[in-house]
Parts: sequence; structure tokens; C-alpha cells
Amino acid sequence: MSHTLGIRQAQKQKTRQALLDAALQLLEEQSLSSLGLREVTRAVGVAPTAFYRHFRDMADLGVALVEEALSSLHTTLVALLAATGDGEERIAATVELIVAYVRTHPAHVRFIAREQHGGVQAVRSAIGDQLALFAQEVADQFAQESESAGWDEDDLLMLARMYVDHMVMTASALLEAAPDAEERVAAGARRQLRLVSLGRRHWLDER
Amino acid sequence: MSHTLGIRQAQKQKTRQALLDAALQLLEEQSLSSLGLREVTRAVGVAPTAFYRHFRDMADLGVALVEEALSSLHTTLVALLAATGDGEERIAATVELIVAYVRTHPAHVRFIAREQHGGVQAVRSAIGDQLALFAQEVADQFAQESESAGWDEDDLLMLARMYVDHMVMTASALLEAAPDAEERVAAGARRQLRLVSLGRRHWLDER
DNA sequence: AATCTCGGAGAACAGTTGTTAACTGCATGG
DNA sequence: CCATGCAGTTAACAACTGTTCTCCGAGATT
Repeated sequence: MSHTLGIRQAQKQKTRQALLDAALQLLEEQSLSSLGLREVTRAVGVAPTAFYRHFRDMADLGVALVEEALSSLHTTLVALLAATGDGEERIAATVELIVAYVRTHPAHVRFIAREQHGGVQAVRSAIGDQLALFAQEVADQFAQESESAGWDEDDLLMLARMYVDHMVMTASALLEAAPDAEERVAAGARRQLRLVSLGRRHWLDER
Repeated sequence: MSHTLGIRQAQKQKTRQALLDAALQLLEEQSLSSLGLREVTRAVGVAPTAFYRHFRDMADLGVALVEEALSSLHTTLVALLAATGDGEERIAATVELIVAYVRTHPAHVRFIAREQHGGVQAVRSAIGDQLALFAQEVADQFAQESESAGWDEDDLLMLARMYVDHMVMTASALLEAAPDAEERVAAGARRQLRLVSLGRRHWLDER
């Protein structure tokens, strides 16, 4: 199935990736809506017009970055949830996953946090779609657990959204935190997840 | 104490406000880091150089916008919390406050949501400081309630941060929601607050 | 009434931007 | 082996940017 790319298409993907990498790096200190096409091509060392061979405009590149940043997380997250039950173990593993991802892909995390509410509509939508997908997957996993017996479908999705939103918030908080405050942020995130988990256990108490 | 401004200073504040208003409007479709000085002055109908009489640069104007957007909310929020106990009544009132604020000041809300993680460091810090102040005030209020007996100080602040962050998230969600989906978002926010409140009540159960 | 202060205007500056058109050279498919 | 396709280049374009310096005129001060 994986027909080896010709040397031509290989080169194309290489410069395409170089454009994405350069853009991501430049975006650490500004927003997508202020990032210039020439700025990116200059950083890569390629003519400005070469940009058009790969992306229609900056918004298009932004959408590609969303894909790059979030697509790999789906399998990892679902696997993590499937392997753990609702409890201290899952909380620790979730926060550890976030910490690890922020450490290995800080620029991607910053990009998502920044452009989630940023000034480029297409990118906002792309991120929103991805996060909604995450929430749906988390909700599906929750639905299979015994703690969710008797739960409304809407309530489950609401709970899942809280988890996903909380993960994004935690990731962004880790970014801004000084390196020595990292563990403090992680500890706070674990306590917040514990609170939510506690609320989940007593959700059906008063009915 | 309120010595009537001379007609000179009055004019100055008037154009200053016009600059803020114009910037806020232009920011509905872009980020602060891409907003140009000339763009703003053009919208006001004033020479580009007049900008410097009021702000050092765009970041400076951004910080002023943060002040304008959030300063008025402090008293309102604290009064609301003081007037209600932890329960359904407070939840409804809180969400209603958010809905009302988003309806009356949509551009301000969008600005805060966008620039909270935006590309201009000074503005990010200003928003972060304001939100931390909110959290502290909420925590102080919580500390006076009977439900908080036996609570750690750190845990209280953690709970308060959840409330504040949740308010920002809800406000931003309301903005992006279609007008007819507004009530659905509000209902979801109430359920999430209910979950947190439930977690709060059982926080000390297992000790 | 004369002087000072200062918000705003005007013009000019060197750089920058996105986009167009026509080109070059090389991997590719017949 | 040759003709085609196409990633990337070069040059030029009008439009735009932030910032400086000089000036004006009307409110404020004495």
C-alpha cells in the first residue's frame, strides 16, 4: 500500500514540512493572523512564491498545523482511558500524558491554545472540530464503564467536554509555568480531576 | 473630589476612548498582534501620529482594553457570590451573569478569550493577573462559607480557579454559539457547575 | 492680554507586505 | 530518449506599515 514516493514528491513534502516547521517556530511569539507569508519562506530559505505550491494562504497552513498537532493524540488518549478505570490511576496517567506531550511538543501546544480562540476563522473551526471529536471519543469510552450506569447521553458528553477542556487548560498552564513550577501545576490539575471524578460518582445521588 | 475636567483633557479622553472602541471593533476579526496602528487611527478619523499621544504602542492599548473589559466585573461577581449560598440558586445566577455580560459586551469578551493566550506578552500577563485576582476573590468568599470547613487553603484556591476558568470558557462558548443554541450552552454550563459543586460537597468524604 | 502647553496634522522615510507574470531546470511517464 | 509537468526562481507591482520631525492652533496659565 505504501508505494515509495518518487524523488520528486519526496522533495515537495520535505519543503512543505519545512514551511510548517518554520511557521510553528515563528508562531511562538505571535499569532497566526499576523504571520506573514514572506516571513515563513524567508525562514525556510525559499522564494516567497514557492509558498503557493503548498498552501493557498496562511489560514490553509494553519489548518494543516492543527492536523499535525492533534491527530496523533487520538489513539494515545483513547488507549489510556481504555486501560484505566475511573480513579487515582487514571488521573495520574492523564496528567502525565499531558506533561509529556507539552514537554515533547511545546510549540504545537502553544499553537493550539493560542489559535483555539484566535483571529482566523478556518483554524478556529478546525480546532473546534478536533476537540469535539476528542470529547465524543472520551464520552464513548465513559459510556462503557460501570460508573456511567443510568447516565443521560447528554450528561456523559458534558462530562467528557469537561475532561477535554481541562486537558487543554492544563497544557496551556504548563506552558506558561516556570520549569520549577511544573510539578505544582500538575498537582493542581490532578486535584481538579479528582474533584470532577468525585462529582461524577455522586451525580445520580439526588434523584 | 471629581474636579470637572477642562475642555482640553475632556477632548483627549474622548479620542482616547474612540481609539479603544475602534480597536475593539477591529479585533473581532483578527488578533491584537496583527492590528496596525494606522488601521486604528484610520477608523477613528485621526492622523496616525495622534496615536502616540495616548499609547506607546499596540501592546499598551491592549493592556488598557484588558482593564476596560474586566475591571467592572469584580464588584458584580463578588456581590453575586456573597448573596447566594452554594447551590442551584448560585449556579443559575452565575450563568445568568455570564450570559448577560456576553450579550452586552460581546467584543470585550471576545478580546479577553482571544488574547488570554494570544501573541502579545504584556496583554497575556495583564489578563492572567486579572483572572488570578478574580480567583483569589472567589476563594476568599468561599472561605467564609460553612461548606468550606476543614478545607485546605490551596484546595480552596484550586476550586476558585475552576470556577473562574469555567466562566471564561462558558463566555467564549456563548460567543461562538449560534443565537438559538445559546440556551443549550447555558444549560450545559449549569450542569458542569452542578458537577463541580457536587464534587465540592464530597471533597472531604474519604479521609 | 501675552505667553506657554500640548493634542493633533502633515509630509516624508525606509521597509515591508501579498500577488502577478514569465522563467528555468529536472524528475517523470510514454 | 524525448516531450511534458511541475517545484521553485526571479523581477516587478502597488499598497501598506511604524516612526521621525516639523508645524499649527486653540485651551490653559499667569
